[in-house]
Amino acid sequence: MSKAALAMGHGGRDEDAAIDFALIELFFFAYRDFVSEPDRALARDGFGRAHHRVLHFVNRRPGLTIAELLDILKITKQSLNRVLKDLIDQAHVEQKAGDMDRRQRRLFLTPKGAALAVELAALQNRRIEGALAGLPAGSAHLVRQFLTAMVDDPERDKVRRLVEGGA
Amino acid sequence: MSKAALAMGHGGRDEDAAIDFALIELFFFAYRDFVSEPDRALARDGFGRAHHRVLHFVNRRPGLTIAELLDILKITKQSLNRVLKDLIDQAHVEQKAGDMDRRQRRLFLTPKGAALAVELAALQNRRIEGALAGLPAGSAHLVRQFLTAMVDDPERDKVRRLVEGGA
DNA sequence: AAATTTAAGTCAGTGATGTTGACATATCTC
DNA sequence: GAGATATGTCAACATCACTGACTTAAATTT
Repeated sequence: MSKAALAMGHGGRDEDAAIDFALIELFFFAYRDFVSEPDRALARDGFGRAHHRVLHFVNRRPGLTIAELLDILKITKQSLNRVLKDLIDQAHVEQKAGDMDRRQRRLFLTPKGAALAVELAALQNRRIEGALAGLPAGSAHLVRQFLTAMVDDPERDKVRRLVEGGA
Repeated sequence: MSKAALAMGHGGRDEDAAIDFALIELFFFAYRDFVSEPDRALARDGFGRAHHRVLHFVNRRPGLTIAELLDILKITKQSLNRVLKDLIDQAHVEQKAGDMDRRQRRLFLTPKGAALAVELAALQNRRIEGALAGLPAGSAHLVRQFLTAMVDDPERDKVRRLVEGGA
């Protein structure tokens, strides 16, 4: 048990009494609603949240290999293969053997897959735009900085590169 | 398919070409890491993310009823009961019949449950504090505004009340 | 007092997403 | 040719969510 937990449990005054519950909860609610809208659109095609992530990152980095995708999503080969199979079967994603290394399966979206990926991104973008609309100019930059800083230290640079170096 | 998707698919210039992919992705990565640390602490006791949510909101609103908790979490009675049973069996949560309405089961944390809830909140708070530390003063307020605005319109006021009207 | 509604608990079945560990195959590298 | 690497696949399992139907007990309405 942490020092903070002990202190609180005994009712002592403690620095950690100043926990920002509001931000913790808002992050939870905001994320819940951020993914719920795409979820409904995906359900239309029998897809789920996992399919969304694959569509999104293949859209952003066409020609991605399986290994790269696994590293981004931080899931296992098994989990990925299940959803990837669905997407390939329904002609949203295509595989091509790599030029240099023919063991690699490079992933691309078909026009159908790209249309879906963009539709979902547009939904999420609209929500973000709407949220930023009521805030001072330059807020987007600050929110980007905040979210970047929320990422685990060892991962942060990788994420920054991925996010900045768009397709 | 949306107008945006069609436009993008055909390569035409379009307002939605300016989708903020960075913010979409950062929100995903930030949330992933925001919950991963508590997840590891919970696994120690054989609990999962669902247990965390119950602990958190019972901690914040002691005496909460089942119906209120269901409304906050937006899950079904079945899903809640499973994790609630675990928490009660392991003496993290207690139930008391309501004073006014004895059908209600009002939920409270035991000292053990409170210690865990505070430990988890402290982990998340530390991450948030760390992220805000590098940003201009007043950033916390702006981030709170942003996250609030990200919540679904019909739910936003309810969330605001919950978040502001702490225990 | 009887009928209805409400709060909660429970049963059975299902689906999506994640995990582990082991093993197969093709291809590249040394 | 040997070994490493990229991917695919099999079996088994855990968590967390869902639906629909039903029960119990207490409150409310008529």
